[in-house]
Amino acid sequence: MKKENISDAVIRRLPRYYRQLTELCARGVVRISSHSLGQEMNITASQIRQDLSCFGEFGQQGYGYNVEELHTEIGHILGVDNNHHLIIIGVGNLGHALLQNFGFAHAGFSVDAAFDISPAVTGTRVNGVPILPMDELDGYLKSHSVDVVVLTIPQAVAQSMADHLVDQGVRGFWNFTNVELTSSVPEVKIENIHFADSLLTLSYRIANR
Amino acid sequence: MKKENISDAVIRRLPRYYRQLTELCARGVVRISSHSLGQEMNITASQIRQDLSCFGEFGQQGYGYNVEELHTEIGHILGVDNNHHLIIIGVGNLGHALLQNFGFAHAGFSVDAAFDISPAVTGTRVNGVPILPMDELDGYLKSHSVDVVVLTIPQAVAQSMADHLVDQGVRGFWNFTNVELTSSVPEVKIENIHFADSLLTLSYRIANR
DNA sequence: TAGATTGTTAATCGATTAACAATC
DNA sequence: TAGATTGTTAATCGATTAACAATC
Repeated sequence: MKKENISDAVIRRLPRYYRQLTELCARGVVRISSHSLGQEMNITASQIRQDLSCFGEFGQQGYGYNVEELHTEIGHILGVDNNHHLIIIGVGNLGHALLQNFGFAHAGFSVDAAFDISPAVTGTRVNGVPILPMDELDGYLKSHSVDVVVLTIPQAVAQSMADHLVDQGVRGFWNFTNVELTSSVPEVKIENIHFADSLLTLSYRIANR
Repeated sequence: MKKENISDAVIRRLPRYYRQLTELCARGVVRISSHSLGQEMNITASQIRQDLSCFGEFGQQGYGYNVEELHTEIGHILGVDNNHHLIIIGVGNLGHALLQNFGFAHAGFSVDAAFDISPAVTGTRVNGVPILPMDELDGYLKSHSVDVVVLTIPQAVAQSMADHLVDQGVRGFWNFTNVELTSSVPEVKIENIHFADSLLTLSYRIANR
């Protein structure tokens, strides 16, 4: 175990390993070698062993890896058993879609509340989650621990909202707005879902086939 | 211009350049050097010049780049002026959110139709786009040119739907389901939005701060 | 002209792949 | 034991950064 400098590339492969192992569990596969796992995922056995060796020794010579055990270990590395707390800011179509359909629990997050400016939705619940008015946000943050804020608000207000939230102590953002959020506070972690970038990448590829 | 082997890393930076240049245009900035652009985007001037040189020579020694011109050029490279045609399959919360809010036109896509199994939504329009019943899908594909299909359907049916669509000639997918779609047809391009992977990455980072 | 900045070649750095001794 | 497969070290490959001649 040499847990210092894990590259971004490795970190971004972890969820894929986790996903594949979930599927292998479901299929009832008990053990798997780096070679067969690589075949299923279309990556080299070397890379899998190299990646895993960043976090520990999970296999056994001559045997391979126990699927369930490796699944648990990677889940642990990803922090799915940390019970992180999350709130959603902006209950428009997208915020609503996430509340309704996304399996936050599978990623180890509990969705404690959502906030919106529109009185049409505040006071209601979506999928059991209370929608609160925006002016209760600061009070909420003072009295609750919030690990991640999901930003599903209009672009125009994204950076100022983020700045405000960082001031209030928020250190994790799942950003769905099409802006590059920045923060001078180094512990702040921002993960972006840039729909537009993704579609433009696809556009490039179909245009330059 | 040496347009052969553009790496994935370069392609994925193009939309970010495009986005930044859009903003610079809006700010009224006329010219910019690779150095200043790099400062704004937090990447090196070398990388910018290296990236751009994959596609042509857009700058001028001693001057830098004309913002508007470079914006147009990169848009062209990304194919935003190709008027690609797109349909959405699955008008649940997420499909609905995309129809309602996402600026497909800015990426050069026109959304021609959406499909769903539920009679509760078929026959209606969302944001001007007609929602058609699923059994009209094959007929539609025979009579219309479709460059990209957006998959906002349940995981369980994603791969079989994709297989079917590939059989019908579809070659581009914007996949929102949490599965790794595969196709044996090499021209098929798949771009994934893996919400769960993204959130797990964030989970890792806040857990290992 | 002098200063600035490009496009490109060369150097460096990091990530992926291959090889192999250790060992179950 | 013999075969299989690990974790890790070394080799290769590719991507990023630095340097610089060309030139606006």
